[in-house]
Amino acid sequence: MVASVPRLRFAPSPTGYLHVGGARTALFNWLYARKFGGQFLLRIEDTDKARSTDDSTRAIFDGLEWLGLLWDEDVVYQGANVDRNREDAYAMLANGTAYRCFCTQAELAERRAAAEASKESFKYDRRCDRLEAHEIERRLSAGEPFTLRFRVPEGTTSWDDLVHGEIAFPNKDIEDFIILRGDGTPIYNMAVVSDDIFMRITLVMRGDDHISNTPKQILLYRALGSPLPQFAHLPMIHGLDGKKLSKRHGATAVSDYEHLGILPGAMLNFLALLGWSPGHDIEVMSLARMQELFDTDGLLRKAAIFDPKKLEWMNGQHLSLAPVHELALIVGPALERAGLTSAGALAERQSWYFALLELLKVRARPTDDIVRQAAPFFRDEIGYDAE
RNA sequence: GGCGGUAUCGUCUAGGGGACUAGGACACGGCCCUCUCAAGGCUGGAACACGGGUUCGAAUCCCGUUACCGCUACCA
Repeated sequence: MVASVPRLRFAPSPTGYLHVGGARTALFNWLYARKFGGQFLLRIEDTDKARSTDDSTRAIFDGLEWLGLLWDEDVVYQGANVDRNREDAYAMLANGTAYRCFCTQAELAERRAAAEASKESFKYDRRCDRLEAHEIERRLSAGEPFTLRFRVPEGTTSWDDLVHGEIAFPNKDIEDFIILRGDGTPIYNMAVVSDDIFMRITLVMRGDDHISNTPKQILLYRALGSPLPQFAHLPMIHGLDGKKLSKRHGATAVSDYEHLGILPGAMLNFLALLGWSPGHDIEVMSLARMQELFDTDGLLRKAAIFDPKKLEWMNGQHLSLAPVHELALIVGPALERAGLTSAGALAERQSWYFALLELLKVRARPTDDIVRQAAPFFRDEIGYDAE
């Protein structure tokens, strides 16, 4: 189980943009892989066809590229693996760890509603696990649709989480969950485990909203006879009001910050500090420095609140530290977009331009401040002379 | 409701039994520097959720309470 080379993956669903929380998860996965000489992989979880879009997938690539968080192997599209996922599910049917369930969604919804009405928590009663063999044959030949359910064993399922330590769930609280839908497609937990096994993932690092999925997934690994990866559950990122970060908190996509004039290095640095601390009061760091300092011991358990003010300050720090020739690459195009100058003109007056950046970079927060403050310097035609 | 997770200044955090008069940073106030705006320096206010243990000693360990968050789908 101790793998020689760590393999981690970032597995977003392409249902929107690259969210800052996702970006931070990607960053920690990347940092761990790089620090310990492993691989950082990218898997697009597009099995929810109704919500997945190509634009979102593109946005994830763009966001990751902008941040400089590049992945090592070909992107894995979860949707392309449904056949293998299904085979794994059937392997469980074959080895007796799963069974066919003929209950319809309507029946299930009805029983769930009844349970709720009488204030009882609903859990599948395993009635289809008690079907006689001939009854199963009869329904099968009658063409009745069925799902595959995992038979949760007795006992308790626990693991040693890299950030939380020991976490245990009594199996009796886990119902026999569905692993394969009536249409033969895998349910999330099935697809994740099947794919993580296939991708030989050794450390699953993800948001702590997946903590309660973990015991189910561990049970699946065991049923499939595969070694377990390690798990690390990162805290969530909340908005200023303490609620889960969402659109009403304003900018939540990394592209929003790119357009707001935030440097990728500053974004990464700021995000890293939400849920991780290198200790020793160290705050301003380059990606390379974070890689040196990264350690799962520094990972925090508490959800953090995203404070845009500190992000701006962080950007100011990175701006001051950035060499002008690097800044020129970012500011130049922005200056052109603002209609202030052209690439040719800047090249002609390069030393003047660099001196100007040197002057302005220390007094800017968002990178756009530089453009705004530089504007007067490009209006020399009207005879203004600062002398 | 059930299960799980979390709890240090407003925010990000340091701290992991005595070094805590609880440190740093953001934000906020004051002062200095300064032609402006920044940056920088100095400085002020600001926190261990509550209650019980354990211990000579608890922010640190244990239990309970409370609050917040997550999961509880043929979503991911």
